[in-house]
This record gives sequence, C-alpha cells and structure tokens, in this order.
Amino acid sequence: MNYSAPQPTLPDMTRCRLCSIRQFALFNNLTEDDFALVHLPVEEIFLSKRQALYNAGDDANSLFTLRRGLIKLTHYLADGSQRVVRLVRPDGTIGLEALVSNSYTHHAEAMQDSELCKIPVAVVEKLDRESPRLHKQLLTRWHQAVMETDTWLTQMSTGPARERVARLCLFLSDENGNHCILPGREDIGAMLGITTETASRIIAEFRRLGHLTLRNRRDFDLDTKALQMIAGLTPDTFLSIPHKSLDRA
Amino acid sequence: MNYSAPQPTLPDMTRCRLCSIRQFALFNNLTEDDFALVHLPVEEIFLSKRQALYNAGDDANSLFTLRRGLIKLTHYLADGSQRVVRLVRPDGTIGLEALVSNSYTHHAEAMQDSELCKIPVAVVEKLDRESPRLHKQLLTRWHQAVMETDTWLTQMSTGPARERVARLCLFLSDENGNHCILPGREDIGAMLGITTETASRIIAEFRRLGHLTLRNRRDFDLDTKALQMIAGLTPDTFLSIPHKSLDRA
DNA sequence: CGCATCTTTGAACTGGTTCAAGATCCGTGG
DNA sequence: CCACGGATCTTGAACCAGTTCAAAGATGCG
Repeated sequence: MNYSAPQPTLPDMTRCRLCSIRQFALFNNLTEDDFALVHLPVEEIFLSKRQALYNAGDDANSLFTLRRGLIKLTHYLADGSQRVVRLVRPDGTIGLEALVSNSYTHHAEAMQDSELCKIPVAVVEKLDRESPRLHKQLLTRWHQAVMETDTWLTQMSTGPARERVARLCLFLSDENGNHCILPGREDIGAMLGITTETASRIIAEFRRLGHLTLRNRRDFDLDTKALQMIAGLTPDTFLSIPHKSLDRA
Repeated sequence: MNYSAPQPTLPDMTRCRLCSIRQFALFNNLTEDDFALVHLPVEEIFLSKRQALYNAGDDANSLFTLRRGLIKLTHYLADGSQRVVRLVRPDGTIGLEALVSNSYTHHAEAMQDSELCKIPVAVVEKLDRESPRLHKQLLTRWHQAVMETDTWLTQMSTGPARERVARLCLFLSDENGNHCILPGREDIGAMLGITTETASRIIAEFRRLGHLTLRNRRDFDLDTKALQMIAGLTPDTFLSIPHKSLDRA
C-alpha cells in the first residue's frame, strides 16, 4: 500500500456529511445519527496517474470511495502481463474485500490522477452493524461489483477486437457521451485481451473513418452512433430473451 | 422461474440443521438460536440437466444453495449466443442479488442434474439482521462471487484456446483431480469464448496425446500434471509480483 | 430402425499476433 | 530554447491460431 501524503483531515466524518458526491457514494442516505456513530478519521488520498493504491496481497484495513479519476483493478498473470478485471469510476467503491479478508485481491492502480476517500474498515463495520441504511448500501455495492465484472467480461472480453475497442470508447466516454480520454495502448490491450499493435491499428482505423477525432494528446471526440453500431447493434441488448435451452419443467 | 415439482417440505428449517453440506454452505456456523428465528419454508428443488433455474429479469424472491450438480450463470448477447459468466459448484450460493434487486441478473441453468435449496429472501434478511454469523457469511459469499467471476475472466477468457481448455478441464475435475465430466462442446465454447469446432479439435488433440482418456460418454480421466503445464506453467501464479508500474509515492 | 442432435474432421480463409523498423511525443539537461 | 534519449505509438509484412463453411461420423431417443 502506498500513496502520496494524505491530507490532514478533520477528526471525524464531518466532511463526509458535506461531501458533494455523497448522494451517489457509499455513504449516501446516511442520517446525522449515523454519522454520529463514527469518530474515526476518513482520509483523503491523492494518486497521480500510474500510482498504485494497493497491491494484491497487501494488508486490507480500509476501503475506498473514488471521488475523481479512474482506477483499474487488475490480476497479474503467470507470464508477468496483467489483465484488467474491472474499472472503477467516480462514486465507485474499491477494496470491499477488506470487510471479509485481511488482504486485497487485486492490484489497484490509477489510470488518471485520482482523488479518493480512505475509510477504515472499523468505521464501515460499525455503521454496518448499527445503520440499516449503510448495511443495505453495502450489499448493493457488492452487487454492483459483481455486475460490473460480469459486464466487463461480456463487453470487453467477447467478440472481435474492433467491437471491443468500440465498446471501450463508449464505456470511457463522459456523461455527454461524445468525448473520451483513451489510456495508453498497453492498458487498452490489458483491458481487451488484445495486443498493443492491434489496439493501435484499430484506433488508427477509427480515426481514418472519422469515428474518433483527436482533440489533444489522448482526448478524442467520438461519433457515438457509429461506435454503437460497431459495438454490436443494439446498445445494451444482453438482457434479451433466451432463445434455446428453454424451460421444460 | 421454473423447475420441477418442489418436494413437500418440513414446515421450518429443521432440515437445514441436519443438512450434510451445511458446514460449507450459506447456513454454516448458525446456532440453534439462529434457526429458531425462522419459520419460513426452505424448499428443495430438483433440476435436470438443461433446465433453467431462472432467467435474467425474473422476479427475485429467493436465493439458492447448490447441494449437488453444476449450474451455469450466463448472459445472453445481442446476437443470441450466450456467454457463461460463472459456474457454481456444490455449496455455492446462487441469486444473491435477490437481496438488493427485484430481478435476477443472469440466466441460471443446470449443466448436470442438480439439487438445490430455495431460501426465501425474507429468511435471509431476517437472519442477516439478527444473526451476526449469517451476516458475515453473506458478505463472504458476496466476496466469493466477485472472486469467482474474476477468476473466470482471467482463467477462462485469457490466453490461447489450448490453455483455456486445459484450465477448464482442471476446473471441472473432482476432488481427486484426476477425473472430470466435460459438458457439450457448445457449452464449452460459451465458457471459453471459442467455437465448438475449436473446442472439439483441442479435446481430440488432448485425447491423442493422452492428456484426456475417455471413460464413458462424457467422463474423462485426466493427466493433471500435463494439463497444468499447458494451462500456463505454475498453477495459481496470478498472485505473483507486479513488475512494472511500481510505487512512486 | 430412423431421424434429430451433437461431435469430429477437413480445407480455405482471416483476424490477430509477432517481429521489426520508423515515427512521434515528451521530459531533461545542456 | 533547442537537442537528445527513452518511451510510446504507428505501420508493414509474414505467419499462425482460430474461424467458417461444409460434410461425414457418432450417439441417443422415440
């Protein structure tokens, strides 16, 4: 575990009450009573791009809420390469496993300069016990983690490379949906299970076709419609109707 | 949701107390007091191969513990094909999302004749509230689900087809490790993200090389050592040391 | 026994990898 | 401020694993 100089923090969770992203994050819908239960420090953490939040196997005593930036969770493979298992975007929770295990499962690393809150396990455990609201939150967060990993598998590790790249661009695009910051080619490779060269070629192709337009450095404008087509017809069709293996109870 | 005639059940959870797999399953380490809290029926469910337990989107009012058999959780893709997201083996928990969502996320289907316990959400919610033991169990189960999905991604959807097939054989092998029941080629395809033909060819190759020996129908003896080699050198090396993107806090 | 389903195998094709050479970008220090 | 050096990105060409299409065996079920 390592990160740059934690800021001095207030002695309790006063800040959390005021936090701008609270309504979306783990501590959403807590009441004043809930906050009163806690007097342990919640630290702020700042990571710059490429810095690790923790490594697989590190002692797990805290969990984290991402306020700004982008974090990748990876497994390292036997051959030394890495496979991205999930991306966490702002408001996401990182390191939930701290609640049930004493070491982290993944390697967590910032892909952009990031800002997080570090919440001691003890805080969450106490709230979990005493606040039904947080308890529900917790289960929900866990559910999210599973769903996101599933989605990662079906969206980013399935189908031809071109589709995957298209899906990744869309996934990384901002709220408006027409702009995104692409990571380095190597990271793209680790996310999609393809080589850096393939990633490069496909992005070059998308640029030629006008589906991506470079703004600066790694900033791109994107033609959402076109990319959605490539990504596989209908946007989120994977909830559609099973066709075979039908019921025969 | 659909499955064959639920057996008549005892009026409460008496059976759970006596259950042979209890020590591993969700209700492990519950006390008599815990059981006393519940008077809702826990049904037994029997699925035969290819029968669905539930479909994505079905109303989720129960979760399940698998006692015998093998269940696959899948997402259906836009093109109608399916992608297996995780396999559940005996003692595993299925449908946890019922606790936080009112519909199931996956399609769950038996790959072998299976035997499950169907536990109403209300039961688990009550125990969750009133038994710290079950509460901890629940978080742990959820953690397991995430880890299993992660593993599925890194083991079954990464690397060349030959490696994947080898890993799948090992994954499906019984305790002794030298015997396994292989699913149909189409299922293998959906699990590994390859075509049925490729699956078939590779299995044929493994048989030629003596890594797999057919016993009957879909029963195979396997040469664990050889398969482990193919699966990618060291067995579970993916916890190994990160090499680049080192700390620079 | 005969039909439907699943598996195996073959042969052509292709998407993606590999290896290798340039190009481009960027921080650093002169 | 520019030039250098390392890293990253792009592009090319040969190669190969895996796909695709097609057709011939198995296998099981009514």
